[in-house]
Amino acid sequence: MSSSRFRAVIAVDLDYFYAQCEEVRDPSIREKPVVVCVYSRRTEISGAVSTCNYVARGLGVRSGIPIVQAMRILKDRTDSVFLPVDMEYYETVSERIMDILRRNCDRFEQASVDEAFLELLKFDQQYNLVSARAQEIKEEILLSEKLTCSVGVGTNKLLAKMAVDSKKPDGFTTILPGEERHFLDPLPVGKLYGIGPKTEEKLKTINVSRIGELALTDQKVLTDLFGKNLGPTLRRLANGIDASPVQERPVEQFSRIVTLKKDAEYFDFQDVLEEIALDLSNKLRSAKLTSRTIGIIAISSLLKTRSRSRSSSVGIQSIEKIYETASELFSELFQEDLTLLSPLKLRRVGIRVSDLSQEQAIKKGSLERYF
DNA sequence: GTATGCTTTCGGC
DNA sequence: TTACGGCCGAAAGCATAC
Repeated sequence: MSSSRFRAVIAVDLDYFYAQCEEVRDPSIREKPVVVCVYSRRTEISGAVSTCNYVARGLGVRSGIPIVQAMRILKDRTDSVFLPVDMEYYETVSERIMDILRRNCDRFEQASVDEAFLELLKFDQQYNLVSARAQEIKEEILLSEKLTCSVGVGTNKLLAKMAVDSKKPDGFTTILPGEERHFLDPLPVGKLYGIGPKTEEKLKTINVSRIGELALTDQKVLTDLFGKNLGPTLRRLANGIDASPVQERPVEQFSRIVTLKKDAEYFDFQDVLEEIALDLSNKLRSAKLTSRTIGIIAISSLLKTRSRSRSSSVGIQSIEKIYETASELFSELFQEDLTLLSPLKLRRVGIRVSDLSQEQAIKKGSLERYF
């Protein structure tokens, strides 16, 4: 029942990562509400909460809420600690932990700054040994970095992820081979990785709200509703079937977005745009990548988000091309929206470069062959 | 109708 | 009572080709 014919995948999720990093840096704040913020520098306190520790969460603070709102919630906790994000520091800690994880498995995939998947290939005894290894990893991170994490063990990435999400912080959850359905069945379909609100709504029309119901739904019904690609995929996921490999994946996009000092119209933020373009160009250059799709992100005074993008057949890396494209896209956006309501003013502007590929080494010889 | 690829929006942290 | 970041990948929406 628990032999090595099953895959062994471990999902690791570092608990309330940024805030916990701050607790490690200054242990005296451990018992206090700790709120890590992105300050926009418009006013002293404008900005949003990036993340917070569980003391703050217990009082109602959440990721993404305005800093002012968090301050209101915590107004009676005079010991509250508000700190600006320090990505450089978190990334340093993250890299050391990722090194530990990489050493402890046969296949490795970093999913984000605070999440990773590990796969073990050479466990030839009991499945329990996988959990034992996961437990050791948890302990090594605690010992060397003084950080807690949550761990999920399963026979594939989907199950490991569902397991780790089921208990946080400092969680440890194993879904044994054969126990997949037992674990998944009672959960709402929306919890399944890959099912968003729209898909959930669609499933409601055929009276499916739990994963267990989806797992038993007739193939044809799902294919009729979702097409012959997505239909069968959903049924497989509900049955805990996922063959996706644990492997490093290349970065898909870079983006940079900034909050303007004052809401502005098109002509007023070209200098900011140039700066962002320079940043992204440098990022591409140092990663030896080019981008075939340049996009813009615009957030209006009323906090409505708009985006536009343009693809080209050739890879782009230069600041000039990035800036030029972005500027044109903003110009088009303003012309479109001006017909609706004017004047359109923006609070935040950004550029995104995606559809990345390895930059081509331009060699004389390879070019000459064409002439 | 379905697959595919591109664009836009959403949602988590 | 309002308040409001920056970044990523996933999901949804849409156009086109067969």
